[in-house]
Amino acid sequence: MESRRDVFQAIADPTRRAIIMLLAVSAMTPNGLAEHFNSSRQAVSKHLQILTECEVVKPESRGREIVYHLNNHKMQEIEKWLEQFKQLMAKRFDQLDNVLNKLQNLKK
Amino acid sequence: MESRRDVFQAIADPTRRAIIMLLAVSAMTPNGLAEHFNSSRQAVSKHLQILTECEVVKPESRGREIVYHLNNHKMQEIEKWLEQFKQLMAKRFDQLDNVLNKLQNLKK
DNA sequence: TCCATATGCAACTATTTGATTGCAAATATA
DNA sequence: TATATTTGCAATCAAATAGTTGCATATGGA
Repeated sequence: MESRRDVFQAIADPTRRAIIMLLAVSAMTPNGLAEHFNSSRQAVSKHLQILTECEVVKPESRGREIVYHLNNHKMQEIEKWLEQFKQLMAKRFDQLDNVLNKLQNLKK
Repeated sequence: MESRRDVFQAIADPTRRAIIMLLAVSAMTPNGLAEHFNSSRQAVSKHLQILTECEVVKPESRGREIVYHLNNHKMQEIEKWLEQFKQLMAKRFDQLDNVLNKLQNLKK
């Protein structure tokens, strides 16, 4: 539980994805989050620790409570990667279009 | 190596992300892919197996070679999830805007 | 037919993961 | 001050992961 801490690892786990969605709606405490899950408070806390390590989430102390906020900026890394991927796909279809166009021209 | 086979698990590994990017450019054989990595052919083959299981990739037999194609449709599941997330975030900012507007109104 | 090539499958291993339980520290409240 | 609440941290465990090596299978070419 030490390595490869990045956003993609963060969203690999369904519980963490759920946590991210909940925090997207509003910042919450570990206890508040844990109420939404079947697993123990500590399990949720561990997920929060992982999410904190890869900076998807940021803890803010408020008295004895700790409110966890989502770091939208980090989430954008996924979007960025997806965008790169989509560009490659688009380029590929362009090439396919070229091939199809050439075939079309041969028909003429 | 049996469980939780979904797109998010697929893109959690950096080698698999690289494979996806390569296949986004053009369909390739396992050997062709393996040339781009330091790890063994079998390691790449295992990743392809995982990617096949979660339908991110589709094998097509061509004689003794097997050409792997990307399944763009499956990749869109990530986009879809990200879209849901962004909507929640947007809604949250709307609420924040509302609060700010109310404060603004109090000042008047 | 014989051999090289391309690939998948099985067995094994070290490391990581996700979860649990128990405990300690810090803060609020009576 | 004494007590309850909120949280993090450590130890432990079963399962999954990523990788390796070795072997079997199938196709194409000499």
